[in-house]
Amino acid sequence: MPTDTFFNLPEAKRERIIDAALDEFAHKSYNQASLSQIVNKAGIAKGSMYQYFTDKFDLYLHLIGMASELKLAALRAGVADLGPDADVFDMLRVASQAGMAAIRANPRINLVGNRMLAEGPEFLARVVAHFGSLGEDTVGAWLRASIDRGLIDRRINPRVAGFLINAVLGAIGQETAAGRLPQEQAAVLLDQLMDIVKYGMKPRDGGGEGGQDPR
Amino acid sequence: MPTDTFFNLPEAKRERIIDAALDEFAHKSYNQASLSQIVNKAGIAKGSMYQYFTDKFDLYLHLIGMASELKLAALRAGVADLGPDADVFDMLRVASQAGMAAIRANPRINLVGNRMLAEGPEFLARVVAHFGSLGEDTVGAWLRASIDRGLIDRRINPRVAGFLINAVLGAIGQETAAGRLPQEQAAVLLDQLMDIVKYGMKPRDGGGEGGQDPR
Amino acid sequence: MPTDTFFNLPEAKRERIIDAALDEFAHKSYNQASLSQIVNKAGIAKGSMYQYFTDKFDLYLHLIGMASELKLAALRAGVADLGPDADVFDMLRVASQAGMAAIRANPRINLVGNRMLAEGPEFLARVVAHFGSLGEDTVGAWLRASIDRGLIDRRINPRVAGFLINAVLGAIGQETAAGRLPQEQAAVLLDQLMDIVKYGMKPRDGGGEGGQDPR
Amino acid sequence: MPTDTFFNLPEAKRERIIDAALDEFAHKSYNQASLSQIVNKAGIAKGSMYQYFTDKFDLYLHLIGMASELKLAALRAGVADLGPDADVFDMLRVASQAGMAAIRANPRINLVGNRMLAEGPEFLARVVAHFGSLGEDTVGAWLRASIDRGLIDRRINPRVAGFLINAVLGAIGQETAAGRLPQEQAAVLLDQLMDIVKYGMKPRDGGGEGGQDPR
DNA sequence: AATGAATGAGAATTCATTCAT
DNA sequence: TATGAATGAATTCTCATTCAT
Repeated sequence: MPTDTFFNLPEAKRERIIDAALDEFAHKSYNQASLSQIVNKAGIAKGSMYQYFTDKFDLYLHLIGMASELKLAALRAGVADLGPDADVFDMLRVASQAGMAAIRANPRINLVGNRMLAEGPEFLARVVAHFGSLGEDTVGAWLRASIDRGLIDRRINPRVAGFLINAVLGAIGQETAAGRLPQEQAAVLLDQLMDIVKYGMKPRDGGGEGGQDPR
Repeated sequence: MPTDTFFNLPEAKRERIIDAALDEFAHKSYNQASLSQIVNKAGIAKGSMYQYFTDKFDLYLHLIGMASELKLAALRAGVADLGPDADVFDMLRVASQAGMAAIRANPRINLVGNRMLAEGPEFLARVVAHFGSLGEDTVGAWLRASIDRGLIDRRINPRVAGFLINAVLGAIGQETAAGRLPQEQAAVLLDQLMDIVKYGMKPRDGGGEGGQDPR
Repeated sequence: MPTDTFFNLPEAKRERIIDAALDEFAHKSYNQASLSQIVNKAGIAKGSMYQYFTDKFDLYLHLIGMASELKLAALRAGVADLGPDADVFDMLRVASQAGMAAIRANPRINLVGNRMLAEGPEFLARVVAHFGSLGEDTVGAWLRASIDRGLIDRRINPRVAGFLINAVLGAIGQETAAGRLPQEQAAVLLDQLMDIVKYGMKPRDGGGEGGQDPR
Repeated sequence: MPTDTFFNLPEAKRERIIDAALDEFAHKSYNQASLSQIVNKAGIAKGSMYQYFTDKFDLYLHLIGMASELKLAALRAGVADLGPDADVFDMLRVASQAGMAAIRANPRINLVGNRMLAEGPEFLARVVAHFGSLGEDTVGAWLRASIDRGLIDRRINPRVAGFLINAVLGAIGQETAAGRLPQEQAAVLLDQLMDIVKYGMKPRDGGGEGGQDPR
């Protein structure tokens, strides 16, 4: 958590610091990223960083927090626009579009977030310990609602469906972050993937008692 | 490529070394992993490591090579058992089961492989440069065959379908490797996921000329 | 090039560092010289060295630069005192005396410079790449002037003469630096050597068209 | 000193070892030269080297000994052919030509010897400690003889003259070894240099009481 | 006598963090 | 509050030498 000192900084300086940090963490892994580079880019003294953040990890958490706020805000904004009978896929489409718009608006902040997913379990555990389980099960809630309304086959386990959707979103995020998948293609790809997924989940003949929970 | 010296080592020692290396690379990223830790764990002298491998990367490549051999062997063995009219999903089920058996036999070797995918494009490029494009597009070939035989809707782009399947397999692999998903549950989960995917891809009414390629 | 940090250091400390480095590079070849030894001698932390110089080579270049500045300054000062009709030998005498005074003032700095000449062509090339061709052909220019004025036999190739003079100066420098030739004796020796060389080069009967160039 | 074991080796093997060692020490400084490289080139086991030589330095001394024997043999052979009234310059010319022939016959062995001169005083001291002062004052003896016979001005101090000649020979050796001066040009250059030196030393009018000794 | 695996001290370099000013 | 110099443990890698077989 940044110190008060940090928040009392003139905004221009604060932004310079965040900017430099984003630049570094967007291009390197957490361990590879260098505080020295950041303070150089930001044009502040090395020691000052430690007046604003308790350590490297604290700074990193702040960026991750910003990233998650940005995404959640975009998601909420997108979903708020939907009518009352939208299903989970409408929501996902809207949310994804909002998310991609957010990425376009601030690509580096997103890069940092995606890079985080690649840092290995111990590291992720450390991050999660500071945030609580980040995502909450928003998608899961949507799914359950759609199942209840008969838009998705009853036999499909919401957890399984959630896993599938997260797998797809995660894979797209990783490819995009790695630069192997440009934004525009990502949107097209996502639509096609979701079409398959949606079709695969729609109620089938003889719909029954719900899938067994694998957990 | 390990030296002859390494292969001439008594098997117990060789295993101790591989074991220690797997342990390290399974828990840390390539850069974070420490040769010093590995030799300590293995109980050998620092210099000895350099009699066996030319450098840290060489050791790493050896582990990656082991992982890919293991997986490919399992995959080939599984697929060899199938009849001639099996579709891509039969193949995937069989291959996944074989792959999971391999993982069960040596979970950490799999972790290392998965972790590699998260190392960032420059690093992956370095690895690929030493192996040639590893995976080949086995799944893609299977998919195209199944589309040709009318088992999958013509409008579905094989690349998109391949992406979906890889996303699912990758996500399961990551969860399993991270210890968040026990093997037995993984198998059940995979079956349910594949059921959705399969249903989502099956020929639909009015099947047309194939989806547009997003790449 | 040393960092600002280095130049901002209290002079005593800066001198301690230079002193330790000179001591090391004066007694060992570049590759054999050890940064660890230097920081121990200087009583600073290993990491500090890297706040002052980017690497071992950077430190070395700084010492070499000091040596060349010292020598050039002495040379210019000496030559400036000469009258307009001084010949190359007057110049050499004066320059040598000045150079020796400089050596006397800081013998080790000279040792490092001389040792450099023995480091092998690849290494020298690296050094030259950072300095540009250091010496320029001052002596050669003087020689040509003296030949034009008829003070030296026309048949003598200036390159050959320059080689001879450099050989003599170099040998004296090496012996002095190695401690086998005390300063006072070096001055006497140089005078006697130059007397022979001068006599050997003076115009001879039947002076002709200049010696053939061996290069 | 090589062990008996070494001298009992089949000649072919012994030569392979010497050859590999020359190759290495001719291309790298003593410290840079790698025993591993040598044993690889020679095709023998690392441990075997220590059956033949007590350590790296012992091997090195053996090569240096070979070099000095070669040069001395060439020098003696050349001088033996001279008539009784040859002066020091005749001797030098003949000796140099013999020396250069020796170099041409075995360039690497000469390179090793020359490289030694660049190893720094402590190292040279170590070598000298094992050989006694190598060169003896052959040149000095010749010079004194020539002075006695009135071929060289009495006022010239033999030590000074010796220094001059050694400086010239040393400089040529270094340039040749460094590859900056091809053999053929070296011979021409030497002749021209010696011409100057010889002329500079020849008896002058009013020859007097002998130069003062600077040592 | 020959082998070649094992050793470990030592090399250069990096960097998050501390602390005196 | 801001600075930036100082730190030192950690990193990868090298290599002459030893020693069990």
